[in-house]
Amino acid sequence: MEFHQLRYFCAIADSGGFSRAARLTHVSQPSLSQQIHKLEEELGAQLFDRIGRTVRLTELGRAFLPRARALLSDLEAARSAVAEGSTSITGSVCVGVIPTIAPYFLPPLLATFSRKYPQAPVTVVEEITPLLLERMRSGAIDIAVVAVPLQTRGHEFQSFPLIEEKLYAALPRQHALAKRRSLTLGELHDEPFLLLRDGHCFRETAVAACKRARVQPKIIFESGQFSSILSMVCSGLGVSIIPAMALEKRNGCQFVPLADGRATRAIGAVTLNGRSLSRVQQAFLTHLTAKLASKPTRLAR
Amino acid sequence: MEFHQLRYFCAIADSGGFSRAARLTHVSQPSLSQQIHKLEEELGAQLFDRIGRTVRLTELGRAFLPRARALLSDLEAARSAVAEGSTSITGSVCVGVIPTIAPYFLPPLLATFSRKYPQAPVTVVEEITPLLLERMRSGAIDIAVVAVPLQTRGHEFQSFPLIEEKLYAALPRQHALAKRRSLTLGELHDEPFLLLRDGHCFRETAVAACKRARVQPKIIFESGQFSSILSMVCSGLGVSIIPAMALEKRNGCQFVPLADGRATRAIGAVTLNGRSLSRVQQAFLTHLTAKLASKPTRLAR
DNA sequence: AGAATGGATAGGCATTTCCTATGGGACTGT
DNA sequence: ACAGTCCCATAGGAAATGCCTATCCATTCT
Repeated sequence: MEFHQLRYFCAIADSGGFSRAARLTHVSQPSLSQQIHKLEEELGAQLFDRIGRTVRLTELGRAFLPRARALLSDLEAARSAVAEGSTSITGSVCVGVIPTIAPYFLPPLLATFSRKYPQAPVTVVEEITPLLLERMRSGAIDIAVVAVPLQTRGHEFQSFPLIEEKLYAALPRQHALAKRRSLTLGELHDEPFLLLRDGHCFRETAVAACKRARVQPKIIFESGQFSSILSMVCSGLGVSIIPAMALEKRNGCQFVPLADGRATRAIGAVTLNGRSLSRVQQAFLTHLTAKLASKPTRLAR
Repeated sequence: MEFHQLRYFCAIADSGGFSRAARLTHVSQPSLSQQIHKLEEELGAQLFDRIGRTVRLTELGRAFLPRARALLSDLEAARSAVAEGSTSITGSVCVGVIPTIAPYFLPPLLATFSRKYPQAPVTVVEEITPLLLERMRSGAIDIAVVAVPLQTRGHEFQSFPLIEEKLYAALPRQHALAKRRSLTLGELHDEPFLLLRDGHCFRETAVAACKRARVQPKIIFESGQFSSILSMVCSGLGVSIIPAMALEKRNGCQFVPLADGRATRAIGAVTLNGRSLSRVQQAFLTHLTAKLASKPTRLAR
């Protein structure tokens, strides 16, 4: 039994004749005859009585008609539900962020997005990069905002660059280098370092920058968040490396831009490659990239 | 969009893979790929995400799945409803009878039929033949029990012979011929006749019999039912012709078999040719013919 | 790294649907 | 009563479509 057979059946029942139905459905009359015969054969019963040159539904055909109609209209409903679902911007977005970005970067963007698409609830998951990637693979997270490039080989993920921000040395105010306009990591090579705990990718970023500067940092403290580290810098316990977006006015602390080449952190939005995004998710992604294209200088400088 | 595509879609969604679904549906994996591609193209949206070598429903696919399932199960429901409807002996029968048969012939048959098929309500319409035929054409009546053969040319109707009954002369008891074992119409040729009103086909039967006997009946009274006529015969107002089944014991009335050749009335069940009968209707028809095959002698003699 | 698994693609075969042309039965009008 | 018309069924051929096997490519497992 096929949909076109049901269509033909309904057309004939409605118009009261094969020829009339043929004109309506833009199909030749023999084709209708043929398909109805097939349908009747499959059902094992006649749907129409051919009496003289008129056609009338049998009792069985009369019983079958509403079901055929229902099937066809349900089909249309399903079709338009898909069309609706693929054009309308509703549904939810689940976005993942790493802790060293989350508090500084996302809140204003979330606010503007929610104002623009009030129907679209956004969930935020804050985790370190490998866990975010795992959740992306399982489909729990739609989009992740992380430091790029990712270490993963292959084309498993697709990333959209957002911003690239400078790194700063965080020094106690009374530190000898605190008044400089800029400095290099080499100049900090004997300082005690305060860094993020292992697992945070910004730790890798900082360590990699040190390695490029041939500096082996003496790490004397590890924490999970910048604010703890900054407090300790204020207390004169050591120095640290901080991305631009994490700078915050503190009395006992001075930030000096690092002059080393590539002493930057790049942030990008990442999606699982091959995964189709709903309209909302797509909208969120473009919201991220578009909003940042308008103010790249302020953040990336 | 076709049913097999929906089937494939559900199979893939259920089994979580094209190859697994291919094994289940006994279709090759490339065919599934192909058909799903077609479906996705028609819908203008992806139903599955192909990530690595795993397959997962998209948000849209997840929304589409219950609808696809519903369509398939509704299809099965429709199919089995038809199967049910064409095998079960339920539903109604509408049977037409002419007035000169109705009171004598149908009641016992209706009783036994209703006892045999309690689920099948039978409607009886009592009308003269042409009106019955008209209602058959319009589909209002399924089966008619009338005098056969019909005058209609062509094969518009199909008739099943039921019984052939003798005709009797109805005479007042004191009539000169009332004691005879049999007589011919010729012997009644000057008698005043009491006949059915025009339109009743038994009137035609009687008149035709007279004509064959070269008798021109003097009709002095017309009525719509035999009992009125018989009452008048009892009162000695004239004679009449009565079919065997209408004989009823009356004090002032004597019935004498007519010896004329073909002084009989044939009764048959008639259906519109080309019209398919439901199982109940078929059952009613066979009930009529079968019941009468068992006692033809008593009625036809 | 090599083998195995899973989906996409290509090309050919078989089925099926559709068409045009034609047949046959039944109604219509002269 | 007759030809003409209307309508559905049938026949045969052309086009489309679904399905298959073989193969490719990427990912995953050993």
